[in-house]
This record gives sequence, C-alpha cells and structure tokens, in this order.
Amino acid sequence: MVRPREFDEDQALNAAMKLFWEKGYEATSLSDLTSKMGIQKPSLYSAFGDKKTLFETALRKYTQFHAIHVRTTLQNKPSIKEAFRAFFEGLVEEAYGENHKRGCFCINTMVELAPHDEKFEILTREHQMYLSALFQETIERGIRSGELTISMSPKALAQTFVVSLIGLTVMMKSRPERSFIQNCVESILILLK
Amino acid sequence: MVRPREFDEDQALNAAMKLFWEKGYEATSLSDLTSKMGIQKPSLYSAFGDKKTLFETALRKYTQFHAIHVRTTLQNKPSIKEAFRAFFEGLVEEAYGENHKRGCFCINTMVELAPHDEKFEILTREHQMYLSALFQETIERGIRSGELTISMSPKALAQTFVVSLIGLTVMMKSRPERSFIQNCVESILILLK
DNA sequence: ATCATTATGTACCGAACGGTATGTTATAAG
DNA sequence: CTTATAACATACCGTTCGGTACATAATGAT
Repeated sequence: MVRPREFDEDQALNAAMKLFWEKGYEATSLSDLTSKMGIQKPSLYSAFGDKKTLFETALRKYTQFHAIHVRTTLQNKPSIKEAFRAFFEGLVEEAYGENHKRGCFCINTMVELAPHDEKFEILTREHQMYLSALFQETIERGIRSGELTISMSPKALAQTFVVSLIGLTVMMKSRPERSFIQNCVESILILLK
Repeated sequence: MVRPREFDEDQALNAAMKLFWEKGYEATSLSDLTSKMGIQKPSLYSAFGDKKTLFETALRKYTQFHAIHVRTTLQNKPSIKEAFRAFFEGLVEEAYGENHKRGCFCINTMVELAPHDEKFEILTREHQMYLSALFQETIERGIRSGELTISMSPKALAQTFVVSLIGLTVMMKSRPERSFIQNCVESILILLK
C-alpha cells in the first residue's frame, strides 16, 4: 500500500553509530550523518527522529553489541585468569594494533553527555553495571571451580575491573608507550591473585 | 603610550577554563565565552587568539593547577598510605559532596580532542606522565622510609594509580552508587599492600 | 595639544547548524 | 487504472556558529 524504504535501516544506523562513536555527539553534523548513511535529511528524520534520538538509538545498539562481545570474550577460555587476560590484552591490541580503533562509544558518552543529560547518565551507568555483573559472574565461576582464591569480594573486584577498563581505554587515547599500558594490565591481573 | 586593558586577563582566562572544563570544546560557544569572561569578541581575539588557542591556554593553566594540587595532597600526610587514601577519597568527596565538581578537564580533553588532534594528544599525555612520575616518587619515598613493601615495581604501581584515577573520574560521571566507587578505592589501595 | 597606538563596542560576514515544507515518485490495495 | 499512502530529492527555514571590519575611545610619549 505504500512505497517501501530504499535504504537498509540497520546499515544506516551502523553508519551513524560509527560516526558518533568516532567524533562524539556535538562534532557530528547532520551533513556528516546523511552523507555516510547514504540518505537525505527527511529520510533520516522519518526513520530515526532527531539527532539526539538517533544518537541514543546508535548508543543502545553499541552497548548491546559490546555486551555480547565482552560476554563471549570472557566465556571463550576455560581458565578464568586467561579469560580476563585475553580480555584486557585484546583491548590493548585493538588500540595499538594495525588498524587501531575508536575507544569505547559508551565511555565517550559518559564524558560528553552523562554530566548534562540524565538520560545518558542512566544509560551509560546501566551498561557499566551490566559489565560489572558480567565480571562478577565470571569471577564467581572461577571461585566455584577452585581456580581463584581472591582476597576481596567478587563484587568489589568486578567493580574494580570496570574502573580499570575505563581507565585503560581513556588513557590509551593519549597514546602512551605500550609498556605503560602493559604494566597496568599486569598490575590489574595481580588482583586475581 | 597605548590604551590599557580594561579587564583582568587572568580572571577572564579562569572563566574560560571553567566553561571549557564544564562543557568541553565543541559545546562551548564564543557567546558563552564572551558573556562569562565579561568581554567582547574582538578583545577575546586580541588577548587570547582563536577558540582553539584559548582552549589550549586554559587547559595548560588547568594542568598546572592540577599538578600542584596533586603534589600538595600527596605531600600533606607523613604516611604514604594515608596520603594516597586521602588523595583518592578526596576525589570521591569532590564528586559526591555538597557542591560536586566537573570531573577533570584534562581527562575530558583526552576523550574529546586527543584522538583527533595530536597537539592535545601530547599535552594530555604529558600531564598523565607527570602525575605518574609524582606517584612514583611518592611510592619510592614510602619504600625508602620502610613504610611500604610492595610486590611490583614502583613505576608500574604509579602507572596503575594513574589509570585508576582516570577510571574513577570517568565512572563517577555516570553517578553510580557511592559504594561502587568506595569499593574500587579500597581495592586500589590494597596494591599498596 | 597632538599623535601613534591599542582596546573597545557595534555591527556585520559567509558558512554551517539542526530541522522542515513541498512537490514528485514509487508502491500496493481496490 | 485509479487512488491512498508514504518515501524520496530539492530547496528552503531561522538561528547560531567562529571570526572580523570599522569607527570610536582611551592612553602615554612627545
């Protein structure tokens, strides 16, 4: 009964996500968006709403993908210690490897928007809480299996891992020597005893 | 021989610093700046150059103040452990106390500008390296005095403290429960044995 | 008192911003 | 084949952006 979409919504949203991820909310213009998404402004508005709404949709998509990525990385190794090592060293490799990445969209948003927009304060906090729960489950699995014998509570350790993850991700934006980051990863992993 | 400035440069720069600190580079407009600095645009340009230059000047001023603040906090206590505890708990108090602050201008800049502007990549990295050196000196002081017997190198521990500082500061922007942050502080301080 | 020099306020610049009105085109139901 | 509906491209909206030209005002040196 109606004319169908000529563009792939999911693909367009992916393009928007990459842009916001790379440049942030303010520095990304509607022109940037429409050109990379391959659509015109009216199509963008009818499909995704205004700029803030599109940003929120893109961020939600990112956090979902990211949560899955973290979960699978942690489940990928039988050893818990090796799983966390692989997770943190994967981070470093992403940042210092051949085609280095953009950091974390959620962390960028915590800095740019969370302090001035309660919606993003909540959205980003919930993602960090999800990661914390994920870490905690993994740690508790290691304790139950007898692999880990940690000195602090699994919850506190998981929270510390979240903060370490954020600290590493942001620190790498200033591109310190790789040894700096590597030292930090080793220190953090010491907490696993 | 010439007409003198009618405004206090230092005071105007302070106002600019607060604005950039609070809102970041992109979200702060020249109108915001001129109104809070109490001057007109031509005065701003003749005294401070363009927006980017003013931002850089403001950031340099911030990092100088911040370095002094950290140094004095660390030197304020005879016990090294107590000094670091006071430092990290001061952070938390700043964020959760009565009139909570804006986080850290340098960290905000690491996220917003460092990935796209080498000048700020370098400037922010150098500040973090300075903090790392400060932490390291303090730790080594504690070792020499016999107060500390740490398992890793003072350098690696100092670097880990820098990353923890960044992680805590950014995490607090999403305003998690205070216990979350407090747990992290305790875990970090465990590294001091 | 004159003059070179610089700060100031006003008014303006072109460009880009986020967002929309409008007319046209493509579709599927009838 | 007509028609209702919605997506499309174009062209435009008022506003704000960063930055400046210009005339005026204030100063110290002469």
